[in-house]
Amino acid sequence: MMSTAPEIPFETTLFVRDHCLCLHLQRAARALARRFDAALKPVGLTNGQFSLLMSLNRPQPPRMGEVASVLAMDSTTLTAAMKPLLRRALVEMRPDEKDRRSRRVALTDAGRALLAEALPIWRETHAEIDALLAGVGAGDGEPLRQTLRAIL
Amino acid sequence: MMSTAPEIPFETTLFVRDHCLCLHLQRAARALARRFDAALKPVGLTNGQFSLLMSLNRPQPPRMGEVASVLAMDSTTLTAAMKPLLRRALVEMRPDEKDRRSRRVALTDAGRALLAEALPIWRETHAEIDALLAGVGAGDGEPLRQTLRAIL
DNA sequence: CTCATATAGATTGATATCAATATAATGGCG
DNA sequence: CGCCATTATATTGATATCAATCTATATGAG
Repeated sequence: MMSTAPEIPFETTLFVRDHCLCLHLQRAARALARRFDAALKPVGLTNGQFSLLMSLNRPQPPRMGEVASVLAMDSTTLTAAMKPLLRRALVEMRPDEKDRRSRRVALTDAGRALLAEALPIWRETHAEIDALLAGVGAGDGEPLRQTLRAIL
Repeated sequence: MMSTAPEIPFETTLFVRDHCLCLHLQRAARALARRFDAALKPVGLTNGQFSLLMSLNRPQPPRMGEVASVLAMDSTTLTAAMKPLLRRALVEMRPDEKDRRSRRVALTDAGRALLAEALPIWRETHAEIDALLAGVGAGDGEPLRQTLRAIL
């Protein structure tokens, strides 16, 4: 008689669902991203693009690798993420003077202008989220503040 | 004289970088996903596929919409995410008896077997993460436990 | 019963994500 | 000087993600 399959008890599934930090984090990240994406839509940016542009607003234009590190993203992801912004001329890249392997990424005037437009939206949205999460206060230790208050 | 561009002070950039919950969450989610993906690689699953398969391990096969809701993902994302699993015959879909708009998704024997293989990996990896984050203990309130201990 | 509306999923198009791999420039060592 | 190991980025291929839109089914008003 063929074994029907190695059974994982339903209780285990519930345990994983309730305790997997990775799952909680992914869920929370998706939900929060949707929220910021919707808020930033009027200026035509996603949450990731906003973070990316903001990370470029510094005295000395950073190199690709530095940006990837700050955002904790794969450098190949960054290369891809940069393309739409280059196309829209919100950023520009030029080889580093000293080390021509590196490329320095800088905001254009248009990029700075758009970022300035987006900033108040970020402030508002962030304040809303804070308010939503403030509620019970208490410790934050639990599964990502109850997975961002049951998915915002 | 042309305004060169609306300037956002560098301090504002630093403030956003240090306080944006969305950014912290995205960074942490990316880092943790990479970690679980690497650990699960031997069984050929990503963290998302593992969570998805696990969410299907229940007495009554859930409908697509229910799964999407549990995972806090867009239902169209779920449709796409299901494709590789269908192709590998780890899951199967069939229309709901009562409501033929709905589709119920079930693990196949192969899916259950693979999930059983993956479970110990999940346990190990999760224990490692817990250990990494346990350190200072303290409150969790700060930016996602210091963005998952400075990105794991 | 019939049509209008609502609901469940699927498709399309754009971007995001990473591993594996490729290209290019540095820098040290002989 | 000339190689080679290293470093910085780009390319490719697969999956993930969502908004907008479409199809099929269900449900309620008349």
